[in-house]
Amino acid sequence: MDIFADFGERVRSTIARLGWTAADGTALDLTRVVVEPPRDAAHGDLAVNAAMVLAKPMGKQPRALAIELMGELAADPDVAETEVAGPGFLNLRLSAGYWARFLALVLREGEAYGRGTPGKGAVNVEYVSANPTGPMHVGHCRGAVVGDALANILAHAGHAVTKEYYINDAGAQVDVLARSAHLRYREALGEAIGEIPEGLYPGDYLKPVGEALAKRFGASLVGKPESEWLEEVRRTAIDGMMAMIREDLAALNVRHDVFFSEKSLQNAPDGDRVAQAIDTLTAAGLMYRGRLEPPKGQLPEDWEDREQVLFRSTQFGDDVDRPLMKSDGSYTYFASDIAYHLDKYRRGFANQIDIWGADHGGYVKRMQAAVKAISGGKASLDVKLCQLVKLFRAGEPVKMSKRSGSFVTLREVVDEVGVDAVRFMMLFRKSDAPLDFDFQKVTEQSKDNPVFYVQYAHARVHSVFAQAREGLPALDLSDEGLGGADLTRLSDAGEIGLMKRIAQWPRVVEGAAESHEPHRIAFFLHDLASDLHAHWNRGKDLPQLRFVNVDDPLSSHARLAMVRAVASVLASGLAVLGVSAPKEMR
RNA sequence: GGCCCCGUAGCUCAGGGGAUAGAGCGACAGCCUUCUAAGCUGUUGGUCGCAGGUUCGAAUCCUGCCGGGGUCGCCA
Repeated sequence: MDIFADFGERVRSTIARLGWTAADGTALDLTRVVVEPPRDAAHGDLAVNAAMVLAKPMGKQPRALAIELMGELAADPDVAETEVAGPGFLNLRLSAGYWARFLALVLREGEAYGRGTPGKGAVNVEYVSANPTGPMHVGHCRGAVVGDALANILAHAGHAVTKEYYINDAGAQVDVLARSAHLRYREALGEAIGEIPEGLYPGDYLKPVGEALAKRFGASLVGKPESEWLEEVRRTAIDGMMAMIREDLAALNVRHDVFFSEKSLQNAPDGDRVAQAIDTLTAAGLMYRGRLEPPKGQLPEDWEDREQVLFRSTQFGDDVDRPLMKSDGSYTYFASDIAYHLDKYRRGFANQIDIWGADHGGYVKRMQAAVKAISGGKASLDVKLCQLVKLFRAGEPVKMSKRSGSFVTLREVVDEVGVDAVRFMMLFRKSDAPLDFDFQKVTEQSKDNPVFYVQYAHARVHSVFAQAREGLPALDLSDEGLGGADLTRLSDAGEIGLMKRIAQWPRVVEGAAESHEPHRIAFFLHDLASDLHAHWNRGKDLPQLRFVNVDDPLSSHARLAMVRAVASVLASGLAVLGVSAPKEMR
């Protein structure tokens, strides 16, 4: 049930009935005709822009068209008031009967209210993809939550979504990991290893890996050349790190459908997938031998000017063509990534989304170029860049240093403030804007803390129902019973306001899904909670507006129905964000 | 220097073709001596960085500047 879509249809069929055509007699393009909530509540419940959009193609005055349209729509029994305003808006106010039917429908749909129709196509969302070289730190947090919530939103909107994690287990970093683990292995055997040398990972989290290696191999890997143990140790270390990362993700309430190994690309059953991807590009005439200009700005120390094989990414909007092979003959990371995205495309994902940290921004164009190139223009990639999170404690910045190993892990944050606070706060800002996160603020029980404010709104509804059961035991508070209340009694501006907010839920979901902007859900929930709290507070001075009035069971019944719908939308929204909807606050 | 993101009220930020640009915090002024659980109501406050352009209409789209951040072959 989407009242804006409903009236959008009514407007379009009215235009057809009126026989409106373009000035030259051809059919009108109605794609820009929309029915929206007006910015100002004084303008009514729905705003129709048809007259303004169609005035030019029809060669008529917008206000005259609006008046003509108004004449028809005023006859609609669901429309209570009409007016033409401003440059040619047609404003509609809906009848009490329409609102009553709407609310009953929302109650009947329950958690399904706001879901898009299924069958919108497959989308692959790749996020986190942290290197398997250590525990997740707080910097990974935002991308993890944004990606997870976005995937949920897309699923809610009707897409078939796959959540994916790309394991970077093929580069030089995992060799460093293996050497670090080998050192811990010797340590586990009783050797004094002293300080961890520069260039290796110093963290204690590798000790269990060392112990596991000691248990499995005894002393058999000691004193052997690296070539004899590297692969085995590397595999064990990566498995250990990924197990740790999965636990971290689980603590954040993040679960991926697919963990895709970079290494598996080169060792695929059907051969080297990276080579195949490059062959695909070569066959398309997109590879050539050439030279690159040295990069502007700081010149790399070991820059060598050489002729190499380049991918013509500029043909797809990139700034310069890109090498896919290093000078030692191995593939660049980009080459693997192309093969990976090609794999995603072959698995049926023409619609791909990657969530990256903002420091990878320079990589976006080439990856999008590659996706276009390997799919013959049939696939597209959207990259959401997440800006930094700055940590504070009671207003004071939290110092972090990677060198000293004093960086804050994801687990520490979740353990201290809880998943709900972490997830909601990470989503309570546009992802491309920096975000301040204050450990103290996000656990405060006050209206200044958005997490609390929204969850409390949900809990408050349950508190209202507890009181209703006590004060008005005769009322049927089941969903059917509430749907059968006399909902036309809802006429106060605050009540209508709440229903109008509820009515926006489907379009908010759709908008967030289409724009790939999960924060819209969080802000909507905050607005809805705010409406509820505000209306509640009005009952303080005006007892006749209270949700539960023992003197007025009929109005109470209707209000309880409305409040149930509010809670239902809050619960749906929070569920999509992966945040719990508590029945009471403690 | 190239590219990307950002610039909206004193502060933190929404709004991203539509009407008189919003919210929270702050500030100011009341209420709150009790009910519906962690306050409430009101007031204040903006040249939407600047200048052009597109449009019936621009905070929103385009171009160019200014300012802040990020990034710039073989790190992933």
